[in-house]
Order: sequence, then C-alpha cells, then structure tokens
Amino acid sequence: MRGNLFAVGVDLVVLTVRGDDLCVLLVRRTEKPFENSWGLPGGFVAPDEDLPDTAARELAAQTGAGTAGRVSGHLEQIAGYAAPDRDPRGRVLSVAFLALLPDMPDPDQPDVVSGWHPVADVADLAFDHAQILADGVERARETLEYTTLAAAFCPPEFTVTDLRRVYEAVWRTEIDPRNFSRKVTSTPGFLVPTNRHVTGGPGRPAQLFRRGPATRLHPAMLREPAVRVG
Amino acid sequence: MRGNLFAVGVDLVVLTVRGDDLCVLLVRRTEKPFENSWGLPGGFVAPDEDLPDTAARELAAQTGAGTAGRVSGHLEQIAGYAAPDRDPRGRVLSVAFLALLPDMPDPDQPDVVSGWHPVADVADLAFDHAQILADGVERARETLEYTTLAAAFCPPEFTVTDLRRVYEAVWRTEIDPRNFSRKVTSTPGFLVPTNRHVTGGPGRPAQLFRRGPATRLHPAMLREPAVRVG
DNA sequence: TCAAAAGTGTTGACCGTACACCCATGT
DNA sequence: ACATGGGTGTACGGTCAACACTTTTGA
Repeated sequence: MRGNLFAVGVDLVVLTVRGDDLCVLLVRRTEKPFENSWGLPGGFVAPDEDLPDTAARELAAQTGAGTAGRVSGHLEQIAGYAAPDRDPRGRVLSVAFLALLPDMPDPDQPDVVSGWHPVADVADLAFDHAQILADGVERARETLEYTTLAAAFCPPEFTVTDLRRVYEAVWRTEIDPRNFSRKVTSTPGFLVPTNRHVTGGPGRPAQLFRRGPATRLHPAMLREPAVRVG
Repeated sequence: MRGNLFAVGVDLVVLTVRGDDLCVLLVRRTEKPFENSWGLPGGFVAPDEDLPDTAARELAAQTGAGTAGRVSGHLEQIAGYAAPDRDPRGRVLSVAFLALLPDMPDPDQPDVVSGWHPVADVADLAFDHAQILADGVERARETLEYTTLAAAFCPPEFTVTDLRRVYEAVWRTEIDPRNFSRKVTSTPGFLVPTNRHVTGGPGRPAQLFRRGPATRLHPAMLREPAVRVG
C-alpha cells in the first residue's frame, strides 16, 4: 500500500540585497487559487527531472537565462512542505529552494507581475508561502554566520564594503567597518585580492576582491555578541 | 499542467549513542526492490497526514509507542529526495527526517529485521539511503555545535560525562572532561542541576542534571579548534 | 583645506586550551 | 592506601569590540 499520490512542485525563495534591504522575488498569481495574490515563483517537477534541476530551470526562467550556471549565486534546498490543506486543489507537496543572487539592474520595462520586495514589507502571500519565506530568510541568516556565502549576494568583483552591506541587510544590524574588514581579509580563502581599486566616489578607493575557495568561516561571524554575564 | 504524480514517503534517520558509537536504526527489507538489503525505516504519507505526523507515527511504530511524545528526543526534517531513478517502482519522493533518541535497552528477544548499527560500519543501503544517512549524520554533527540538542541523546536525567560521551561519539573526537564540564555547566539554561548524584561506580559521584530551557549554544562548541595560521 | 571612506594599531574583556591540583567514592 | 573519576584554579594565547589614528581620494 503506497498511500495516495501527490503533485510535486518547487517553490523558490530568491533573495538579493538592494541598497540596505534584503529583497525577495515575488510573482503575482494570474490563476486560481489565490488569484492576484503575491506568491513565491515556482513550478511543478517535470518527468525525469530531479528537484535541483527544477529549481535551476525555474530560477533561470524567472530571473533571466543562465543564472543557475553563473559563478556567483547559490541554490540550496530549504525543506519540503506538504500540509494536507496547503493547496485547495488537492495534495501538493512543495520542496522549497533558497537562491541567493547578486543585485541585478531593473529590467528596462518594469514588470508588474514579478519584482523585488523588501522582505520586511512582505505580508499575505499565497498558500503557505509566508512560512516558506520565513524559513528561507532564517536559513540565509544562519548560513551567513558559518559560511562565506555572503559573497553569493555580490557581483563577481566587489569591495569589502559591498560584502559588509550584505551582512548588515540580511541581519539588520550595523557592523564596525574596520573590524569587519580585518576579519574577512584575514580569513584564508574568503577573499582573493585583485589589486585593482574602485574609484569615483568620495574617500579612499577600496580594493576589489573576488570570491576565494573557502566555504566555511572559522571562527564564525556572530550576529549577536557573545552573552555578557554581569 | 501539473507535471506527473509522485508517491510520497518519509524515511527516518534514527540516531542514538550506545557506548562509544553513534548508531542508526536500520530495518531489513522484506519486499522487492532491494529485498534483504538494509534500509532506513519509513513509510508512505497517509491521507490527511502532514509530514511530521508521518514521521512521528513511523518513529513510534519502529521504536515503541509514545516515543514521539517524550520529553527527551528530537525530530526534524532533513530534506526531500526525488531523483527520477531513486525507486525502480516509479517516481517516489521521500522526505527524510532526523530523530535523536536516548539509548534504549535491547528488546528481550533480539530482532533480526530491525536493529542498531554503528554508522561507521554501515555500507550498501537500499535506494539512496546511504546518501540520506550521510546527510542526517552531518546534520546531527552540525546541530551539536550550535545547539543544546546533544541532551536529546540522553535519558531524562544524566551526568556531564554522559553528555560528553554523546559529543565524542557523534564527532569521533576526544574532549577534555574538565573543560567540557565547565563549559556546559556554565552555559545558562543548558543543564538544570538536580542535587542528586549517581553512585555505585568508582570515583567521585557525578551530579545528575536535567535538560534546561536553552536551545542555542553561545558561544558554539566547536568540533575542530580554530584554524591555526603559522 | 575639508569631508569621507579605507585601512592599521592598540587595548582590555572574554574564551578556549592545557594542565596542576583537590575532592569523594569503591575496593 | 590506592585507583578512579568528578570537579576547581590558573596561566597563556587567541579573538573580538571599541576606538584612536593614518592614508587616500573627491569636492
């Protein structure tokens, strides 16, 4: 006895950092149920397709071709969601994926059915997408503590300040620029210096870096300072 | 268009610590495919059942009634697995769950179709269960670093040494007993002293503790010492 | 010359490790 | 008495937060 059958979809929590805000890609639904509500982008798993393939395909379709194969960016599974009443059409299991992308310039013609929304402003998503979004954001916050994945939010070349703004936007905190610079540049394999500098703005030109091979951050970058007793 | 339909199952990575070994609960399959192979316990999701319900039901069925409702123990989702060829019977998506349990005495009559196996000795599981097991063990190892969940492996009352043996078995390392004791007893909310002591063995009697309300461990308990440069 | 941003030096608090040492019990 | 394991004291080194200070640019 095999239980009943499910439709299986993939939903994407696509995050990027724009200015000071952590933003999520939402689409406006054009069909029932939840017609005209905002929801996470996603789609059903095709025959002979594995879950990461579906996620990469949907991500490319929603954000422009080739994204999944780029050097920067990141795609990982969050969890499966299968509450019996999560979709009024029947039993639908959705596997959520988290994608982290560098900020991209707005398309020439602003798209009314798809766009970036600061996660702090999001409310009332379709299905259980609010929960999935919350889980994805929390996953991203945790991941930044222990890995070098913040660089996935940055373009191929970036400054230490770009990287710091990622942490500040995702964690909604402020970080001391001097100590942050020392920490990330002294972690072996996190940042590879290019010896080129950005110029144009006020102040001393900042050096440009690329992502290094390191993936784990030891010791961790902690969101909250260690508990002070006394 | 909704893609094709899947059977959806739940597979369990049930871990416990016996002596010096991290052990996993395996069942010997009695049906095709992979008849007579060892595999993870699991089952299909019933109508109107959510994934955690299925996991809890299967866990109770495999380990004895009431386990899911106990104070100790832990159950969390690992990930969904849906490679097109993972089950020769057709498309089956499996959501894996990680369960951490205190060691239980062996049943009176040893069960030939179900039993605890040191994870270091496990090889050749059915389906993609070897991968699922590896993911679950890695999740458990990470979780112990940043949370107080090691106590989920312990009975309701336990000594600091019991807790240390959990870390040592899961991480396959040795930890200094004196510093470990200081660390865990000084973390607020990790351990609640009962003022009772275990007696009988050699040496000074150890104090018995219960789990405290804390869930996060700050600062983390690190598996490997911080990277030494130079 | 000034403002702004990048980056370095330094200090004190805290944490982890290592290990000497004492405590409490069974044999 | 001695072995065994539980637990405390302490010193050293590393990391972090804070912040004074220097460097390098644009206006």
